[in-house]
Amino acid sequence: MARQNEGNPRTSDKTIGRLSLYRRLLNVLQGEGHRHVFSHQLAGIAGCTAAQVRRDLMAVGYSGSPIHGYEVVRLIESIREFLDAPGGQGVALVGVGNLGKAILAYFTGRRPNLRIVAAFDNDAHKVNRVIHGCHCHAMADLPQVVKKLGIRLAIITVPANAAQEVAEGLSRVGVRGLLNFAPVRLRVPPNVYVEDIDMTMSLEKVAYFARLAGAEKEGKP
Amino acid sequence: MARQNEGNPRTSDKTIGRLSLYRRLLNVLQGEGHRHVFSHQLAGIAGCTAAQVRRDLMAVGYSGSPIHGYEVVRLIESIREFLDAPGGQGVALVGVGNLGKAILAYFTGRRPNLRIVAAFDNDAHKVNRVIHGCHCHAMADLPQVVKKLGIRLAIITVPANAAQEVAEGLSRVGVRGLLNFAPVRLRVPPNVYVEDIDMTMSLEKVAYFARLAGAEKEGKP
DNA sequence: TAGATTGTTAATCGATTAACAATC
DNA sequence: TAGATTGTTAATCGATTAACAATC
Repeated sequence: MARQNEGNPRTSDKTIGRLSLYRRLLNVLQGEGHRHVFSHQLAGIAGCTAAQVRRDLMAVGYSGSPIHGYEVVRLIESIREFLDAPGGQGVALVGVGNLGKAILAYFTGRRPNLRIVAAFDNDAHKVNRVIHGCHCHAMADLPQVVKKLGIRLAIITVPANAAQEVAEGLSRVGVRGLLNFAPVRLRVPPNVYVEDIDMTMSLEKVAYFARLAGAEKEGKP
Repeated sequence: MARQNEGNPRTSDKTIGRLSLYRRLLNVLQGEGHRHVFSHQLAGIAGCTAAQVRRDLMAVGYSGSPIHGYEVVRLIESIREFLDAPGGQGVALVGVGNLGKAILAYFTGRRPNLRIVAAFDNDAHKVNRVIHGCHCHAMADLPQVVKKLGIRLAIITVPANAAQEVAEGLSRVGVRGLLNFAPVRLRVPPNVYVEDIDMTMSLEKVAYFARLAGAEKEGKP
């Protein structure tokens, strides 16, 4: 599915995801005026175990104290240093349909470090217009724009039958990470990381397990 | 994170997800006129191993043949019987913002068995209007509508600060499965299954691993 | 000091992969 | 029959959990 982290200290896919979650939770805590936080507090709001939080945080290289736990400000800063690229990374969005537009709106102003700096679509009605603060280019201009802006990340929100071609085009011009919403498995070079968000699969999982839970409740095996 | 399948035959979360994927791929194969398929063919397009496909398919209780592999039509039917609720399940969507509207459009006509039958929002401009073919109700009417339509599944696309309250309201009126797009961990009763789609976390993961891949390529440890 | 929490190692758990006899 | 593929069991792998000495 997704390419494994081949770096030496073996920081797993799941740990990276949780670090992103912890940071968001820490920002909320900071807003509420908390100076320090213990692993079990973070675990409580993140929905995992305290041991897991401690192990995850070891990866970022900032140690807590047995008395105060972790200093919120410094922990946020450490996670930032660990996760973020210095100077930020621009993101391209390909496919400005309903979903693409919603995602443009969603990410606008959310993480300044990961800003969608260019959108692409084939539809002449969208090309050269600004949508949720983002300029929409023609697909034909993708190579030039991506190269010019030094874009290395992209979000794919095109229909399923166009996704593979888009992924190949992006890989060719230097994009190294794809967030794919199209319901197909993308075949990309080994140096490109793909993360899939498959809404249909997720909803079907919910339907299955909700039904299972219902059946259990009514006393079935 | 998500509630474990506590049923006896131990059909894992991941297997259920892959079955959903296999079904979609099989539908494409069927459209292309394929009558039979081997585990390694399915594995090739699904991006996993043949052994994994065979093990997953054991769960649905339909056996293939060493000569022809699996019969596409019957396999689709077997997966359908295993995954789907007989008669279909209605889904509620709560929060008709940009993302909610995009999801309404996305699921319209996609899986007839999982149809969004009601949407809810607080905004008076949306209430009592039909959006992407779905009637939008006032939040205050949620309990009555959910009970009347017998809805057991819901998609949450409200802002983060409203999500917990919405989840509790849904749990109270009989909803047993939630697909949550709000970037918070929901606290729900143990008989409610929650699946999270966290777009910010996913994008941050892509950014991290893309950067890692780039660093490796340039010869760093 | 006593005590709760930390970093870190060992034990457990579950899922993936490999292997192989059974089968058509 | 010979051969590729199947269902199924055993081995491997990785992540989670439990345990515990070190620490402030």
